[in-house]
Amino acid sequence: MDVRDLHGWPATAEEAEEIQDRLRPLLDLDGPGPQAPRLIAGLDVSYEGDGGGQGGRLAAAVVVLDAATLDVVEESVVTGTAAFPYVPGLLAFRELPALVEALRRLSATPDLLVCDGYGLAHPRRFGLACHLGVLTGLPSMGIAKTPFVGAYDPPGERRGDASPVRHDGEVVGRVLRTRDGVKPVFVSVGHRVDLDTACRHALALTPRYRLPETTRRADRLSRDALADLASPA
DNA sequence: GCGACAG
DNA sequence: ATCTTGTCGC
Repeated sequence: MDVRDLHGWPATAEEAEEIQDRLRPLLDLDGPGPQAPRLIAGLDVSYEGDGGGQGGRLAAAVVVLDAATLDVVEESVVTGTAAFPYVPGLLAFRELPALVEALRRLSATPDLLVCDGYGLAHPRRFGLACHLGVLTGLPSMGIAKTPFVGAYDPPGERRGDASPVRHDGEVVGRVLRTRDGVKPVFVSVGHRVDLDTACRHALALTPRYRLPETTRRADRLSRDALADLASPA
C-alpha cells in the first residue's frame, strides 16, 4: 500500500496543482521548529536512463544522521518507478510514493526531514518539502542547488552570508553560502520550521562541503541502489 | 505571445 | 535527473 492508494493520484498537471492547492492550508509555518534535533533525515532520488518521463526506474533513499556527529544512524532505500513525468512545480508527484515508502521502512523517527529541492519557494508555495511535511507530520525543509522561483541579490562570499529570495512580494526562502567563495544553495522551509532555523540547520550540515551531509549521503545511497539494480553483486 | 523552469 | 571529455586547482 502506498500513498497513491490513499488519496488517488493525479493523471494530469491540472489535477496535481489542485492537490497542492488543497493541501497547502495544512502547512504549519508558525515555527520556530526543532532547535536541537537529535535525528536529521536526508532524502534524495536517483533515476535510470532518461530521467524525464513517467514510469522510468528510480531509487529513493533516506539516510538518518545523528545531528551532533553527522554519523549515519540508519539507512532506507527502495526502488520503484517515476509516478509522474517531470514538470517544474510538480516534482513531488514523481518522487513522493517512493520517498514515503522509504520513510515508512525506517525504524527511527527523524526530528527533521531535509529534502533535495524546494519547500515554500515554489510557484504555489507547496514544493516537495512542504508536501512531505504535511504527509508525515514531521518538520521539513528544502535545500536546492539551483534557482527556481523568485529574485535575489547575490549573498556575500563568506560561509554564512545570505540574502532573501522574494517571489510575488513575499520572502519565500534564502540564498545561503555554505562554503567560502563557493556557489550558494537555496534554503526554504517545508513544514513546522521557520527560515532562520532552517538556515542554521543547513549550516550545521555543511561543515566541509557545499551540499549538506544529508543529501550527500542520500544521493550516494540512491545511486548505489540503482547500480546494484543493473549489476547485482 | 515568448522564454524559463527544483530534480 | 542523466548523458559525457577534458581541464583547472588543491
